[in-house]
This record gives sequence, structure tokens and C-alpha cells, in this order.
Amino acid sequence: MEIEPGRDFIRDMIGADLAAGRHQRVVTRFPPEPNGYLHIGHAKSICLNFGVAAEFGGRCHLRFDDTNPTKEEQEYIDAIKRDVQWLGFDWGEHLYHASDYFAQLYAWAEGLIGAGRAYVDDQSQEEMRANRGTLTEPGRNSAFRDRAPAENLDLFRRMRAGEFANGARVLRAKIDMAAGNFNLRDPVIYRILHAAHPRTGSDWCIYPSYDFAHGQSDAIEGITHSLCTLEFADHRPLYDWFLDNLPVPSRPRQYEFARLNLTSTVLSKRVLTELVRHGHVSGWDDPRMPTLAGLRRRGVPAAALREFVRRIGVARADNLVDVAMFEHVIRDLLNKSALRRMAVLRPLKVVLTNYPAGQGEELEALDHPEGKDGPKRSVRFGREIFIERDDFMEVPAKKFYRLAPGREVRLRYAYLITCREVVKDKAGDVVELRCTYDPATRGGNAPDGRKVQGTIHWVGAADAIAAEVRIYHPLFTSAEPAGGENFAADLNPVSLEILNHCRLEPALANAPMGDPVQFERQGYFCRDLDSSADGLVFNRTVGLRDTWAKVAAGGR
RNA sequence: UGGGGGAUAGUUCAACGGUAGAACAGCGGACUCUGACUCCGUUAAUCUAGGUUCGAAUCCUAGUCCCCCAGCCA
Repeated sequence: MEIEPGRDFIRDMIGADLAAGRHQRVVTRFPPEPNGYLHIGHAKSICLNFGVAAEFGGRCHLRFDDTNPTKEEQEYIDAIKRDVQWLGFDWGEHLYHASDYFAQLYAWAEGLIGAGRAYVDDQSQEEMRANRGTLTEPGRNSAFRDRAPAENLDLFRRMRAGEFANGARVLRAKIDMAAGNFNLRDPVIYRILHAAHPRTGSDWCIYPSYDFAHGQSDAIEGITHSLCTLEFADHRPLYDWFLDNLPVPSRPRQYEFARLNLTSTVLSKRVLTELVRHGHVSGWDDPRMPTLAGLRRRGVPAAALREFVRRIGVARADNLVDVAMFEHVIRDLLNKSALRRMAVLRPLKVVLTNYPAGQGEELEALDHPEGKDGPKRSVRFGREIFIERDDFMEVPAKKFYRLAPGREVRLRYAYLITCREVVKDKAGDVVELRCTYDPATRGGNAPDGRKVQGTIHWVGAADAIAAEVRIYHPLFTSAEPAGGENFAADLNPVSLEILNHCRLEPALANAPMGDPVQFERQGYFCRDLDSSADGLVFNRTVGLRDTWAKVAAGGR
């Protein structure tokens, strides 16, 4: 699919910067913290950063913001790389880590101390909090704020040498305890963390804070436009303060945009982590998860993510995008590309009483309805077939034009059949239909030109293959899930629906893993990696638009 | 109410002093061997009040409402 770049305030501004000669080329970066998997919200940032760089002939770096070894893991680093590539972006040679700059950041911290702009604070975490002030009251200076640079330097070096326990001291920038912006109330820039780092091992026991690492990393890499989400807008004055007070090699600028919110979806990494940890989902790649790994496994093409992100645009206003827009983009894409197959999810047996027993025949079916002369496959027809339970109503509702007693419908690519008899079990449930077929309608058209209202899908009982099909529903019930401490209250108890007795046409037996296929009249599906020799498993990526369901629901 | 940010159809985004427009959702219809797709039609918005201007969503003033910030997380 041809994706036209969007127009937004970020692109406008970068275009203006380039036109004014403020930069020769644009350099952006996508800076994930490896403490979880990437989700659809990250896709917005990835598409923005890599997209903008590509559109303006610049480059985009992938940089891991790995300044907190207590939360970060190699597994996440690997997963993030895989997901960014899958989304369709390439950082080339430009793979970096904030940890690559630990030595430089440390040297800059010593420089700040020497200049009297940073000090070692011995206050406990509680004392610091108590002295930070409130929204309306200024903070109070620490008793250690005016330590001499030499003493600060000595203490800082001893912090680095491992002489102190976690939390015993921190290094703080000396800015303004009375600032209205909390980020300027002497922010912590180094803390003691006796923890092994995925990349630097045990080289360090002090680690820079986000604020002390991010802007400087941008400067080291020559980033021109540092794009981040709105909640970092308050950090911009601090970002600039470090760049103003340190001998950095370049001068990046930070710009903020609104993060993505999606209806009935939680994009809080904290909550997603807990869903995984507490077993509410099978893992980060559970197809119900809004993670890129989950969406991929579910069958969502990377191009759909890109197109979705393009359509929602980029702005600074808070937003809550209807997940229906995302689903529309997925269908739009898959409609064009997915092969068509027939599959019966909730089978109802049909016996064609006038079809000779022990016989069968091959019928032709299109792989895609728009390719009338394109690829075809054959499907096996016979005396016994399965149809969808929902395609039969003993007492047809108004506007229901599928199968009912005495009624004639078309079996897709096969024959017109008429329901003659309904067989029930002792409980009164319909277990079988006895129908007759019209041999003159082979292929689906009546020579006398008579029309039927409904066309339904089917599979031949003789050669249908069994499969499990998984239907996914939102993980959360409310349109705007809380996402807070008690997110569990919002959890949808039936987010996973497993259909165990599905019957598929045999061509589906060797469907390649992950490739999209349309089960006609039902939706887009793909073979799941849980499939094994003794069991085929399919995921429903997204259902087809279902006007009948709407009519039926409205009629009640 | 200390600092920062934001308000345009139900939703998301345009309109950059000159006719408020698109997509999704909704509704109605056409077509159809997928109640899909496609096509056509249609409902529907500038937070409020003043001001500047021939002309304001856009500029000014005063309000209102919403979001973010008091981690040694990012």
C-alpha cells in the first residue's frame, strides 16, 4: 500500500528548520527503555521518528534508554529490535545505548560539581521528599547544598567507588528549590544502584537519571529534533539547562506530541507488565495484547499499523481514538490481500437426502473474489456437509434470509439447497438438517434464473479438517479502562473465546504461519504458533463487518 | 490553582485573517454467489463572553473546562 506522509505540526516545523538552514539534515531517535515490550502507542512514536527522518532525507537512531538496571532486561532489548524491524524500519548502523555514554556522562557530572552546579546530598529519600515543597509552597534547601566542590567531588568519587549503600547519597543539580517546575528543584542526576547492568555488567554502581542522560545522549549523537510525548514537556527546561551548562558537541531541541490512547485498550507499560506477570494473558505476545508482538501474532500486518498511525495524525491535544478506526484499517488492507477459504466455526450437519450416498465431486472456488480469472482451488462436495449454526433458524426472524425450514439458499460455489426436515435431540436442540439439492444448479446458479436471497458457506463432511479457532475480545470492558491500581476490576472475563469443533476446508491444513486468510463471511484469520501435529489453531485477527448482527441486535 | 499543556462534527485530524473539510463511527439507499467489498446519499462541530477587522476557528482581553507535574522511574 502506498502510504502518503501525513501533515502535522512536527513535520511543518522540521520543514521550516531545514528551509531556514538551521540544520543540514534531520536526525531523530526512538529511545525506548528496555523494561517491557513495545505497544501500538510506541508504533506512533516509531513511525513519527523514522518516518520524518525518511521523508526529509535524514536518519533515525534506535537508542536504548538503559539507565536503570533494576528494571531492564536483555529479553526486552531483543524484543524491541525485532518489533521495530517488523514494523518496517531500519536504524542501519545507528544502534546506540545511553549506557554507551556512561563514562562521558560521569565526566560531565564531575564538571558540574567543579563548576559549583551540582552537589552530593546525604538526605534520605523521605527527607528529600519532605523538603521538596508542594504545588504551592517552594522547597527548602538541603543542609548539604553548599558543600564545597572539593568535598562534593570526593564524595561523588567514593559513590562511584562503591563505598556507600543504595540510597545513602545522591548527586543533585543545584538549580532552584523554589522553582514552580518541580524538575528544577535540584533534581537528582546520579543515584547509587548496586545492580548489574545488561550491558555494562558490574562496571558501575551509580547510574545517571533519565534527565541527566537523555539530552546529553541526543547531543552526543547529533540529534536535531528530539520528539517525545507531552508528559516530558515539564522536563524541557531541565533538558535545556544541562545542554546550556555542559560542553556538549551539538544542540538538540525537544518537541512534544500527544501520546496515543485507544478505546477499551490499556497502553500503560506497568499494567501490561502485570497482565503478563499475573497470568491474565499468556505472555507479551498474547494476541489480545496491544503489543506489537501480540498484534503480529494475531495477524495484524505491519502495514496496517503504519497506515493507522498515518491516519490518526500527530497533535498536542489529548485524544482517545476509537479502536474501530484501527480495525477498519486492518480490514481494508486484508480485504485486498487475503486468500478466501471456507471454514465452519460452529458446525451443523446437513444431509442432502437426494445426493447419492458414497459419491462426491470437485467444485471450483475462487481464491479472491476480485480475481475472476485468477487463482482457484477445488472444494470437495458430497452428501454430508457442515454449515454454520447461525445460518439456520427454525423460526426465521424478520429480515433473516438464510436457511430455514422450506427455504432455499445457495451453498457458496456449489448448489442451491432447500431445507426439508429438522432433526432434534431429546433436549430439543437442532442436531441435523435434512435438505435436498437441485442438481441443475451446479456451481451456484439456477438455469431457470430463479434467485435466492442467501448464500452461505459450508465444508464437506468427508474431508473437512478439525481445528481450534480463537476469537479475541477486548481485555477491558469499559471504553476508557482505568489502568490504575485496580485495573483488574475492569478486566473482561471473556476476552478469549475458544471454539473447539471447527471444520475447515482441507486447503487450510498447510496455511503458512501468520499469513492472513479470510474465512468467508466471517473475518480474517491466521494460523497460530500453537498449532501442532495433532491440532491446528487459528486466530481471528478481526471480524468482517456484520450488518446482519446489527439488524438482529436492533430487532430485539 | 505554583508550573506546564490543550479545547473544531460522536471520535481522530485539517483549514496557517478570505466558502469550516476529510477519515472513522452513525443513518438511508444501490449493487452483490461473502448481509463482505464497492458505490451513492445523509446526520453532525469552531468552549464562553467581549474586542480588533470589510472579513476571525485563526489576532487581542477576560473567563470556563480538561490533561500533566511533588520517583533516588522513564
